[in-house]
Amino acid sequence: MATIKEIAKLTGVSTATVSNVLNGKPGSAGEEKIKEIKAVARWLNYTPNSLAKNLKKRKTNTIAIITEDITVFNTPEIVDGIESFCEEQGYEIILGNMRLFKRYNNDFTDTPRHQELLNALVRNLLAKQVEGIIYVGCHCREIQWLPDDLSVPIVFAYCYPHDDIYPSVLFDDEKAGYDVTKLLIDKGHQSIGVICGPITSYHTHARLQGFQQALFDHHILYNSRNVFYGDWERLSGYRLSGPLLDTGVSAVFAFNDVMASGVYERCLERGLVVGKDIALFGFDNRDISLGYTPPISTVKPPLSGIGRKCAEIILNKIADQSDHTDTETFGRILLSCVVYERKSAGESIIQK
Amino acid sequence: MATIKEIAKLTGVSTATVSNVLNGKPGSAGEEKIKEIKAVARWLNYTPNSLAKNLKKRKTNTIAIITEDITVFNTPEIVDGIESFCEEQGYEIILGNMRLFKRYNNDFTDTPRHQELLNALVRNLLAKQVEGIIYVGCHCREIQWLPDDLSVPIVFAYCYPHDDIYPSVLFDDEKAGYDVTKLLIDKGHQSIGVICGPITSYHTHARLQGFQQALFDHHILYNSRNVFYGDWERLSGYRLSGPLLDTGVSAVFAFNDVMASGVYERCLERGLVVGKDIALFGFDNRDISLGYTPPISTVKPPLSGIGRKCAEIILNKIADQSDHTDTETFGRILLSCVVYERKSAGESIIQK
DNA sequence: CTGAAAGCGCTAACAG
DNA sequence: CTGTTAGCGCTTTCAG
Repeated sequence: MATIKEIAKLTGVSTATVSNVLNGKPGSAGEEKIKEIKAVARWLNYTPNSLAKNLKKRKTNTIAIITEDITVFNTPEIVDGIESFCEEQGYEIILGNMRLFKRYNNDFTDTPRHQELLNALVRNLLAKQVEGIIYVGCHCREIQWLPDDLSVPIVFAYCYPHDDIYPSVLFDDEKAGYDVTKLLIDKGHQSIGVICGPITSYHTHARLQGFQQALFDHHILYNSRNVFYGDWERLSGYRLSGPLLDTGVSAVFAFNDVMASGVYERCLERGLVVGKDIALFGFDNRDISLGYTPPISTVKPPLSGIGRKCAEIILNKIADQSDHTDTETFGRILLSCVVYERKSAGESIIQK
Repeated sequence: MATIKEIAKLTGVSTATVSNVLNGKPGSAGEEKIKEIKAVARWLNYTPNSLAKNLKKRKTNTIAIITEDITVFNTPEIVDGIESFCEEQGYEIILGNMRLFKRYNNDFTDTPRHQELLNALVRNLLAKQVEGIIYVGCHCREIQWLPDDLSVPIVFAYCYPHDDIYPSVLFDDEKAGYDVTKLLIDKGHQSIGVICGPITSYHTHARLQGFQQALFDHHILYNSRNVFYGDWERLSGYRLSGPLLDTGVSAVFAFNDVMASGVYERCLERGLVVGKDIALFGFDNRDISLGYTPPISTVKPPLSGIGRKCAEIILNKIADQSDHTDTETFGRILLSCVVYERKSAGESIIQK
């Protein structure tokens, strides 16, 4: 690896001059010399050493992303959002993937091992002199872990810290629940069944809240008998839709697309035409929602937007640190989802 | 940020001693002193600066992953494989995502802009003193780009370089094509329809090759009228399966799950029971393959394995560089896929 | 306009 | 066992 020193020797100037020229500082050398230095640099295939550069400048222009598991479906999109924003701002990112899913087989109830893993990762990242950290969760939930001590700003994506002591960016589950429900009500549905996720899930709770609000606002009684709790898997959607359809609901809102596919299956089996005899909504905008005719209506979470927002917050905090103008961003920021109404939502049934 | 120097001052020893103690070098100081130094380090919340450390050691123990686009479905799994191997070997990774899909909307025919992007990324990574690079493609194809000049080893995952001048790890499309076909033949199918991807695709070519081989080995004529070329999308599977089913095939092999879902749709429409009246195979093991009853048989590519293998190769090359024992690994390495036979493949039809 | 000198935080000889 | 010394490759005053 060629260094600045060699270039200096070859061109008969000092390392300082080479550095200045290569960094485009105006008036660092005569026009001739500048050309020569650049030529030699290219000739030696000079690559600056950013370790040395950053060490000297005491600034890395880098933030860290910690992902709980990059293989979980929504994570890459969030990472992508962070990257796109950072790129625009001239910041680099370094990614630390905990691989929780792979490692613990989806059991990450903030175990001691998990904590140790995380602490080690944070130490490592801090050692690399990152200026901020974005923690990307697999699904929205409270993160128990609190860093041993954190010398840089942190923000949480798709999850939130205990007591909201650090800022977090989530999508607005409640609003999405409300919007879907309102849409169905506006189409004339008075009796809407729900297949939630597990009762302990933040998503379940928030979406159901939105559902209930919408009913209330339209003076429709909330019938908890029409609300079932699944486990996000297809089979649970299938199973639970049996009793649910028996109740005579005219629409079903499943809290994810995978369970919605199970509902679809059940409808097929019963000879119910989705989008005609029954309206169906899912959530997440996954591939499978397009796997049927008619396709399943769904809700697209603003994953990329969450990433961008997190990046924005963290970069602001970093900038503030130098300015001493601490913009106290904290608490949860909720971003709106987009409702994808597809054929499965059916026509309005009011005229019927 | 506390430094080694401060600790040295506070404990009245030299920085060298602090460094030695903190790195656990045996016999660096008296027992008392060791305790004291460690205590002070903790007290100051000392975090080593890896920039300085790596600069000094002239070794980073880090390799780079360049992904064409982390949001493309198979990429995260490959990255995960690389990470798991590197972790075991005490290597760190740094990820550079080109975001080709997002940026160019899936048109990445190795344009000049793409090349410039890549060159910039490589320069950046090299500046960070990575010791090797793994390039992860979105889909198997020849990568035209050749690095301006590369001072570290490189290996390609899920794609291969022009003229195979660098090693690459792919999965064995041909074998997978063969295996699926043989499985269907063994069940008694003599007339098997195929819905390929685009004619220009490496995957299409290789899988079809396997298909043809299997027919040949079982003395079955290859009827190119039963082979249609889709575009990987669901609609093409649906459209093409019309004429394909008209030919009276008893089995359909679609080259991905998404097109297979289109075929499924068509079967439903025609009242053909998948897994009974017709056998169906997809490829990729995507969510959607489980979205039907019976579920679609498919092929799972060894994504994580590809990642691990790439990591192994690159780490070997890095080790070799210091030993001067260049294990000339090059050419393509093919890893086997796993065939997931599900109900859609049907029973054997021989007895019928 | 140019360069000498100092030093970012750390490690690796080598002496004592 | 401990400390001194000499940098890793780069940037940045500051004096010429």
